[in-house]
Amino acid sequence: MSRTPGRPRAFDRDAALEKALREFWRHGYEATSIAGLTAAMGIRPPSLYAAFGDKRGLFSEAVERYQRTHGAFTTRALAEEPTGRQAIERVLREAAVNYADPGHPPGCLIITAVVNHGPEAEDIEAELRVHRVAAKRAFAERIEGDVQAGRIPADTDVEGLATFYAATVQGMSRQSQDGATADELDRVATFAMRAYPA
Amino acid sequence: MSRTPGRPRAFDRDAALEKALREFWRHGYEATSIAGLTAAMGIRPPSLYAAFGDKRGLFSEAVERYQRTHGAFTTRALAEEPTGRQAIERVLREAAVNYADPGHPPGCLIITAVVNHGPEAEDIEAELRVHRVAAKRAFAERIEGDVQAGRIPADTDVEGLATFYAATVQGMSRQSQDGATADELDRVATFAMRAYPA
DNA sequence: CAAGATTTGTATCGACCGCTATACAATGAG
DNA sequence: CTCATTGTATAGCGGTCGATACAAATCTTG
Repeated sequence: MSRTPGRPRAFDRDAALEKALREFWRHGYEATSIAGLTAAMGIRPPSLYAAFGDKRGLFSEAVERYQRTHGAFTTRALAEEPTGRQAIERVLREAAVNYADPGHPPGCLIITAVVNHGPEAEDIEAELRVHRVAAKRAFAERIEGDVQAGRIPADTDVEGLATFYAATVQGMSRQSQDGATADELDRVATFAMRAYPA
Repeated sequence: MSRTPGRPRAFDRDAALEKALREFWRHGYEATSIAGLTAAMGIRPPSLYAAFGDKRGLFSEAVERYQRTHGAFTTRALAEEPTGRQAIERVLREAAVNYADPGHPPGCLIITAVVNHGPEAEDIEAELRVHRVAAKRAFAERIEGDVQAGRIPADTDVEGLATFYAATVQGMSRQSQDGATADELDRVATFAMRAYPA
């Protein structure tokens, strides 16, 4: 076993990626500058480009890391709960706590990081949209499961209900950016669950 | 009666403002450049600065115009409907049609135009937030009216319900940016109204 | 030790940003 | 007509953008 030749990297790549992730999370993709990134990461531009390629590549890695860490609660809740209703309620309750956590920027990176952008960032918007439509699709599949199991009426508007909860989560994200607390978001979740079919 | 001295303006100020409004609506404040604005407005930078001051002033005028035109349905619905439930339902139904109207950019300018921004645009974010909290406040007042009139339970969580509908509207705005149609947004509105207290 | 590979900091590149100085064109007042 | 006033067009200001050329520094290997 031998280490790679050449001068070793002087910074922690994962720690630097987490710093970059939070910059993108707080300011969004385009409004985050290389200068802001390097300042937050504690490195100089050549180190950033050597380790992550370019700004676009760094952002994609940040998204990947977000999905694996801060945003993983959604996938877990949808996979672990026994019913669609319980799965969606858990997503909403955990989103309430997570989005308003003062330990990191408010809201959800996937929802908020690429809202305002110029013409050259449309592929990045599309990259995040893939995750959003996948989440909505997962909602629909769990709701459909409740229909198939006879837990909710057979004539339930599954797609409409999934869109409603996708919109609820996105609205909670925006509310947290306007200063809503975890308690306020939890009460939003409570009202949203009243829409779930009996 | 005499006209103002000097060379008359060669473009329609209102028409140019509407063009600028749509640029800000589609790309957001920071991602909209002076070059993009002047191209859309059909004028050159000196004409823009002479007529509107600077980019910030032009944006504020665009917001004012938006509130008076595309976004006026919210104020109207909240003022004209007899009950809080009817007022909020009308806001949601009209938002569904408006946000997905292919005749202009999707969603709501007030909600979407300043999401991603650098440190120097925080006052503009605050300017829009004022409008958002005012709308949420108006929701709460109409709901409180239903409580006072005995139409809904006295122990209703008025603030929580107002936050829920504010989040719903904001979620509908984001959904429209992801391609949701007016029909899909109307079904979101239908589910959201199931949360309204009996 | 020397040679080769890789990272580092410095110092910048060309492009675009918001904005404007300046010259010229088009109007009303005299 | 002349002159003052205002709008328009060209061109370019200083600054920041994302991205890099370069050479010194630091590692493995022989």
